[in-house]
Amino acid sequence: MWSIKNKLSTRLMNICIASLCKAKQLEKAEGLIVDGIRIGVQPDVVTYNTVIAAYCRVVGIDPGYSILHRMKEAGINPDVITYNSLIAGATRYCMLSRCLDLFDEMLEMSILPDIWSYNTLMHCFFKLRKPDEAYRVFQDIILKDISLHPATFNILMNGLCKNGYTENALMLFRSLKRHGFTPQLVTYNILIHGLCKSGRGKTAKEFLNELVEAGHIPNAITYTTVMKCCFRCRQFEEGLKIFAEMRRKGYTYDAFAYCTVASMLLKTGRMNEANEYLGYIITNGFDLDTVSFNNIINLYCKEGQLDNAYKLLYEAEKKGLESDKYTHTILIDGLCRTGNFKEAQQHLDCMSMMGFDSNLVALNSFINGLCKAGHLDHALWMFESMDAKDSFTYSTIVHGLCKAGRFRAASKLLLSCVRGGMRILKSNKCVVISGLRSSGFSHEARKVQSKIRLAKILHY
DNA sequence: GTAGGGTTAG
Repeated sequence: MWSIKNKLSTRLMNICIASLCKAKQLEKAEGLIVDGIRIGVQPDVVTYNTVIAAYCRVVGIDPGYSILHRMKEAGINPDVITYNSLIAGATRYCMLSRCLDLFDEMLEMSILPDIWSYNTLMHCFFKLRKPDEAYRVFQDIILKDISLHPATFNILMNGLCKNGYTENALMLFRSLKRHGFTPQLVTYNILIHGLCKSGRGKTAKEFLNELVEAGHIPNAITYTTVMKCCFRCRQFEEGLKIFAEMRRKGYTYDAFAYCTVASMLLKTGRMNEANEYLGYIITNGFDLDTVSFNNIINLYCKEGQLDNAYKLLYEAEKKGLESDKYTHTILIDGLCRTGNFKEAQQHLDCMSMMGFDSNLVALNSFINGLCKAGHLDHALWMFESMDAKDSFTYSTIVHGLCKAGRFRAASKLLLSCVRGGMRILKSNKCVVISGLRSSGFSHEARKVQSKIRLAKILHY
């Protein structure tokens, strides 16, 4: 009688622990185990597995390990699920050697790895951009005749796409289908994403049709993937059509899609529409996070409404949201655009005091603002004093020099940019060459042209 | 335990 009661209590405790873990209240969950033991309710392997999985997911693998030790001390043997959770934790934090150690430990304890142990290990190799090793894990699964899970193919296809083997993923998909494999919606989404990223938007859209024909209903993930693809290919209206469809079908339940669209609109100078959508998420009670706020602050900065931008920052902080490096970079850019360099400099100094890394983007914004306001010498001084420069830095200063008619100086910097292996803007090159020509340096213009060509070949 | 998506500069 007592033993049945005890088992029931353990089961009840496990349910409570699972719900605490779901709510990320891990210390409370651990406390419940201690309390349970005190009143005679013994935790079992499920109890510990639940807590280990939650720690690995939420905090990290080390606390997961310490629960494993406590579990062993309590005389409860870990099983394949315990180890799978730890392997998943190690994969989450890209700790390959821990994954492999766990695999060995499992085998030493005569716990047989299952399909999820292999799936996760394969995923770990892919995440670390080791597709050959990942594929070897897949071959191992086949060799050991372990029955596959649909997710195995998804992980394999996703890994291939992310590692630049979209074509192979596509071939695999087709060959699997010929062998009677039924792709899931996830499978289609993976492939569509891979195709979009590798610039094959047209094939991606064919798959969108195919998945519908196969009886699947596209979800929010499918839509955002294709929408983003349209924006990347500068098919703005088509992307906006997809967004409208998402809204109609109720897939815009959070601020994500709105922010994706708004940032595209801001970048392309469509301020009114950006204003409309960002206004919509403010007034319609969407749960706004730091990134959403950053988008709105960026809108205000772009419109020169710095007061509103700061007011919003204050509001976000009052809500308990922390500003990040984007927030401050956006504000510095806004200050520079309005010619407020003194405050921008103060904000920049403040950023390093707040512990943000040196910020190349903010410095580029600064140089851009200085050039636009005609403070070219200040911009050049800043340019010279920078430790790291990228193609943005060069294109900004080259543009500034050309605007001031200093084409020879501009051509020198353009050349050092391309010699450093960085890409240059076509517009930059054209302005420098035509500027040199029109100011009587045709010979130099030709020389610069051939030097750029040579540098590009050398870096190819 | 497998898929997507938002924020900064030329």
